[in-house]
Amino acid sequence: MPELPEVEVVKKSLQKEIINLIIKKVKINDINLRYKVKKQDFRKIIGSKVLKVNRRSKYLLVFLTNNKVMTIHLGMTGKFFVLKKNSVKKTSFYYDVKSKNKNHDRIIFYFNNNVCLIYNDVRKFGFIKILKLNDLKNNKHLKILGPEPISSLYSLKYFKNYIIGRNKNIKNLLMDQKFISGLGNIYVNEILFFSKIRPTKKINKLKEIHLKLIIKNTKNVLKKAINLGGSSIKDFSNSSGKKGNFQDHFSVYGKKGYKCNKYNCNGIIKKVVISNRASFFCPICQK
DNA sequence: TTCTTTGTTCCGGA
DNA sequence: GTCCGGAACAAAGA
Repeated sequence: MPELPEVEVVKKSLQKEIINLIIKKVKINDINLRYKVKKQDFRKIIGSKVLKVNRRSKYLLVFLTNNKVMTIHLGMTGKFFVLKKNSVKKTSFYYDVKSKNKNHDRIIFYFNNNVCLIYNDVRKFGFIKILKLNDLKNNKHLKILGPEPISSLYSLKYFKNYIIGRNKNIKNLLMDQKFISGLGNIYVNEILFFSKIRPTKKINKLKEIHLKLIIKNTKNVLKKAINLGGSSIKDFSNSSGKKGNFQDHFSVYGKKGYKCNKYNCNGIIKKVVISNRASFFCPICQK
């Protein structure tokens, strides 16, 4: 379930592994990803060099020479692996060890220097599109995105202004990519837990102090996750069967029936469904 | 066979 | 037209 922190970790890894490499060949094993993979577009990037890798929300942007940009969304189960020839080492950019199943290697990029990059996606909800640099700012996925949560644009002023005339519950607001972009179900559950606010709380019931808390905890939770994610990149062949680090640090997500581990409140974590999404909270300390 | 998982999109009601 | 939330959708594993 890659959300902003996971995508950030992947970005950093890709920066390290494929910058300045030249694409020699692309092998497409399956065109039926979230959107049909356009083979002819991939033919056009043969010979292009990787200039830089950026992240916007949960999207990866791989800037190439010849004014091309690869736009990637990992969906639910998208992952990258780097294989280096003359080496059995397989480096995972993402923590789910189940992804070693070769059957789900959808697209393989062959670079110079005997480096190859595998896009593996079990459930095929991710996508890779080749865009022209000039089309990037009008791209339908990117242009609707709200500000990055770890940026000064996500401020009290922005928050107060955005919620004028709206009254959805706070969980759905934080999940809304038009409000802020990059949060998914897991981190929204965590942020609201640390803010001591129930996911079902309507936003017009929130006071300024709550908004401040949500902003602060959004940034803190994401930064912590990025740091942990950074440390969870493991050499795949040496860590098979071992878990990554993210899930060991969840406070409420997936913790139904467990004791609330903060604030000595003795609450038992409850699960409810909000807009078809599992939502976890402590009924004692989240008001 | 049915249920679960997620981000995104679509649709109906207010 | 805008806002909101429920449902549908993609695919595969349990």
